[in-house]
Amino acid sequence: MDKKPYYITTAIAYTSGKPHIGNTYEIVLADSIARYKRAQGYDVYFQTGTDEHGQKIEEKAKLYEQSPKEYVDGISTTIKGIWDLMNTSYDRFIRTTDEDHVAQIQKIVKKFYDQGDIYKSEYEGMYCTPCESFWTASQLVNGKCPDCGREVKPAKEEAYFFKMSKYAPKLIEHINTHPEFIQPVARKNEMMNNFLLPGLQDLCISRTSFKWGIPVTFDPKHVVYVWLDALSNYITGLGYDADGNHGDLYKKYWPADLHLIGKDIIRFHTIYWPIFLMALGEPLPKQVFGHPWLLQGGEKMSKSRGNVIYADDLVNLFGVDAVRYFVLHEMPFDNDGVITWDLMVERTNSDLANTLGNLVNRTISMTNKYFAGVVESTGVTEDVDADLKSVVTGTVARVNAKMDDLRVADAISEIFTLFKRCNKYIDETMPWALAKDEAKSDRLKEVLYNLTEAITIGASLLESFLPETAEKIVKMLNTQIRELDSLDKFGLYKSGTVVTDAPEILFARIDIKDIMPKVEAIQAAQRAEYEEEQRRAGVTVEAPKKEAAPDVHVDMKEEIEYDDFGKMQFVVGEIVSCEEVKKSKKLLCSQVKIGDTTKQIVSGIKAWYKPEEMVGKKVMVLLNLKPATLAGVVSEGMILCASDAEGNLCIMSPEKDMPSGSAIS
RNA sequence: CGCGGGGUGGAGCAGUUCGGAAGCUCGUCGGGCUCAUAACCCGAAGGUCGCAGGUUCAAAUCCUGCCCCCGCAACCA
Repeated sequence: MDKKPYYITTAIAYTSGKPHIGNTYEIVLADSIARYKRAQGYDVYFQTGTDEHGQKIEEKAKLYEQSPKEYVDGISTTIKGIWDLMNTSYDRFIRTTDEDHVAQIQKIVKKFYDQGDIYKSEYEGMYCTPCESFWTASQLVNGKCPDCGREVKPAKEEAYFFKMSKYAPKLIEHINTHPEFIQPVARKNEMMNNFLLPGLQDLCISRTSFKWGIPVTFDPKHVVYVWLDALSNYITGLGYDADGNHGDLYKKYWPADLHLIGKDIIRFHTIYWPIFLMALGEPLPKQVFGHPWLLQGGEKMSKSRGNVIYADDLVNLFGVDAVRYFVLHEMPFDNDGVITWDLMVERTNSDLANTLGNLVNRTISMTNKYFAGVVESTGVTEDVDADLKSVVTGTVARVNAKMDDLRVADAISEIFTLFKRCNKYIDETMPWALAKDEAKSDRLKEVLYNLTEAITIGASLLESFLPETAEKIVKMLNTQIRELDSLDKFGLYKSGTVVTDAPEILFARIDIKDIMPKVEAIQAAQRAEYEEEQRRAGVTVEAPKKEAAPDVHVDMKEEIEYDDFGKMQFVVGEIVSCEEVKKSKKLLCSQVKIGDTTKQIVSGIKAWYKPEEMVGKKVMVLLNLKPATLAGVVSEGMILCASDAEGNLCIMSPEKDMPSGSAIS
């Protein structure tokens, strides 16, 4: 019988730095699904890899005085190392610098061009290098990138654009007729309402402002922009060929069954990627699952604070399977999950050490103590056995059901329900009491056999999630992992088998007090590394945050002439009246008396000032600013404010009372 | 009235599709047991299910209004 193919992918990781535990979650999740599908009898192909082009990488490489290729070789190796450390079973680790990938991207772009799907135009805007994003002037926050708050520079460049609108109706149709395409379903509405229904903008797919990318063959000063490059890995990795000479893997596995990605890039995977595929005339992936994020509790992860949690640090302290267990079990299906060192310790202790590890340990210990390690079925059953067996043999069906819906966390919970039932069974049967009565020896044997069998079944179910632990358990029980489709049968453990006489502690209990000094050492190392990087970048490193707010670093803008200053007309204004702009969240609209005239000025200060407290204030106004319309209301100037590092605003007022209309210079 | 998610015992969550005893994990307290990794098993306390109305024999669940939090998006002059 031919096995059914199943193709699963993760997003490829961007090689701008070492991935943290949140990024690592995705590969572990994909791995557990891939392993489970294999166990269910599918012929699985599992692909992951690294996304290695772009301006950010070009600049990062320069920082380390390396060529871009040398730099990405290093990071890609690090990432692959972490994936391997997490014991993930991918079939191919693709890199966007791989020759086969590069060749196909070039062919794909050419094909789009020949088909008339892309056209040359000009891209204009403010560019934020770290975010690799263009912003329109109105999107900037205090003249800086709205995402990261860093400096942006004006940029304008020739670029090729893809005619997204051409395929939009077909995509809308596809999404409507395939409700399973975007998961979780809540995301579907977001895509439809925000992007598809209002009308898709054409997507820029090439750049000339940097070199580190795949060159466009018919216009060599262009390189392919990162999204077209990155998304295509899903087909180039299988041997897709734009000329139609596809490799066997492509014929067998495409279309993909599941693209597993973070919720932040759903748009690219459910809009642009399907449209590219339509343009290529290829079938669309069956499902895109945008998983939630794993967040560091309370505050954002940032290197400068030294609180980023990395997979390898976790593995060093807790072991691979404890980390796999945490990320898989702690993540809800569609809400963000939280990770802290405390939670990590708690989960390890309560589930892995107490429930599972201790169960295995006490079962093997008793077998050794009472029967020199021999596990024997005697057929002496009692009523209590029935419930144990029914829970144990019913688990596989429940796990299957959860996995069909990609509810991995729930699937694992089902398995732990089995182990908890075993612990309860020990209390119900009280083996230590049976041991005191020679006449009950056969009953005791049966009880220990039932436990051993139940644990074997549980370990077999665990194999996809905690492969190392599952293997350790069956090895100690001197048996093997069992096939998934036999796990509804109780009693396959070979009677008379001898278990190990030296049970290993699977998961040691951990005291948070022992962990914290190590965590602090890790954090200190992280801060040092961050400072080193900043030093290389030529940025003055701020002192670490103390109780008092640190001085903010002030970047001086380009020097200006006195005449430039003279162009701006600052005056004192008096707020005559003020009201909220109804259709907005942040805007107040003020009537400002300036000498003998009154101007209407809109300001984004609703969060800090109430309309009534504005009235009567004397403020500093930039008078001769070109009027603009905000939220449908005309604004004829600007009320000046100071803003702190958090973006809190404070109106600038004259220190002594001055009449409205007074000039400020 | 931009789009969407959320508000359930101390913490973290399920339950809301299609009304019908308020459930899970952790923590706390009490008890049991001693095979085991201070573990395991049992029990208890603790919730006006964001607020206010409405429909109904019955509402966490359906309807109406409102208040908070969080994403995205923007309008931060």
